[in-house]
Amino acid sequence: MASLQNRPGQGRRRASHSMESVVTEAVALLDEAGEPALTFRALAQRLGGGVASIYWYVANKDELLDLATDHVIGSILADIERLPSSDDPVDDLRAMALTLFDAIVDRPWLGAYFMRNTDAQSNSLRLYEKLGRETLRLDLTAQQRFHAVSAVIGVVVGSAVDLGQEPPQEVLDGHVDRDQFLGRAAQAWRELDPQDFPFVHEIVDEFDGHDDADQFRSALELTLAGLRLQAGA
Amino acid sequence: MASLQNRPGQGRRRASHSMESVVTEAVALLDEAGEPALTFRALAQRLGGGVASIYWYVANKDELLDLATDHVIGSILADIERLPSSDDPVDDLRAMALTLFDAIVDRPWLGAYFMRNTDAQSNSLRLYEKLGRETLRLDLTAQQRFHAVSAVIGVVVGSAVDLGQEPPQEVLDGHVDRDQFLGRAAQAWRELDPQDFPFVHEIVDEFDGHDDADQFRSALELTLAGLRLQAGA
DNA sequence: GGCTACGATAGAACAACGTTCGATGCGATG
DNA sequence: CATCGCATCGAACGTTGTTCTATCGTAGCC
Repeated sequence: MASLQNRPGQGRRRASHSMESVVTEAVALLDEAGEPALTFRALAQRLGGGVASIYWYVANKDELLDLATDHVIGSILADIERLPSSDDPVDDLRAMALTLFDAIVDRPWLGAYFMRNTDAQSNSLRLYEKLGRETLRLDLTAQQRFHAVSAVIGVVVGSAVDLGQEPPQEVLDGHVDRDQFLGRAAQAWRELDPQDFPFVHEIVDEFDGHDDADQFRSALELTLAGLRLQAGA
Repeated sequence: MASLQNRPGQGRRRASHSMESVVTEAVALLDEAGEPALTFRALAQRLGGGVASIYWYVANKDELLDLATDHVIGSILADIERLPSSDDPVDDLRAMALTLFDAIVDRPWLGAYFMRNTDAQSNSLRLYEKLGRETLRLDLTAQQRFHAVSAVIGVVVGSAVDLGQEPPQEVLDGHVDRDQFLGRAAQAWRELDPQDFPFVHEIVDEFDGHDDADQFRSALELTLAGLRLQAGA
């Protein structure tokens, strides 16, 4: 598949890409400014070629996103396979989920496309298998194992979606940082009637300046605790 | 705010909308065919008016989506407030989460915009409060309560995102129904090497023809079990 | 009753996007 | 040297969100 490297002779007339370079640059664009930044025109400019050329490698933008997603999941999978294995499958499951979460923190756009299509995303399937294998070490029915992995992935995706929300323009512009933004929302909450919103008042200090990672870890811990209970350990 | 109703006299020259009608029709479009169906032109045609008129009511599409989301969350909130209250806060939390899930099954597009912006979505905040109030009846710290509600919402959103994925074209066209589609994916999984994918083989029969609601209920149950444990009950 | 101010409407235009078309370059093969 | 097919690209198309500008129609005033 398009193995020849660049050999522009002289006067850069035509560009010659490769599947690799297309996907890599696509990921780079996504990393820089999320999904809106990945346009065929921006990608073509980066590759030093024409817009239509990209369509020789991918059928459409959806496929491009699938390939980009699968590509980075490949490296996440490598991270996860590098993790030490313990004698407690739940501990291992937690470690994997945390690794996954960290990767999504670095690439918030991942959340939206994660696990969308295990056909086109073969690394997703491998990741799914890797997580699931831990449940084989637990005393569960097949259905419980299926649901357990779905639940863990659900927790990750649920947190990832939060992370993936494009922050408001002022934060992107750098005029306001995340803590200020959170603080401003918290302040609005504090001004609500405590009679009508007792819970919001109870937790507003926790919300103000909270850490997304803590939030994720807690949610994961609840699920894992439930899983441990289910496995009767 | 634009209270006058239509009174076209004769010869429908100009249309007169209202905030209500704009949001209602926007929701109708979303319900019919998801986010891609909600375009300003389609909405204008439905309202019998011009495209630019809509901008008198909303600043941009994001705001329109926020309003539409908040509108339907309002009716979900009403459903939830109609639920009977028991003496077990965890049971009540489960009932609320299930009601929420059912609503998202009916409106898969909701998943993507749910809880995106509690400023513009005041019903989201009320829903958040409603869920959180149950945790006030549990023996938890403020931080645990904050995390507990986030976790429950995370489970819902995690499942909702799955549901929200636009099914492939052939399913939308009605050429292939969901079970056939699932079955085909399952078949592909069955053809994988069992040595490389023991877990996938273990659960492929569960995956084939599985019910999303079951999957959600199981994930929720794990989180709630963990929560009960945490509350020491 | 005319006049005005303003709330509300709308058509046309713009820029950006995904996608398609047709033509063209270029290296390998005969 | 001619041919073939992989790979490339500029230009164009249709659709989208959004803005500009012009206009209508009614409530309120002199």
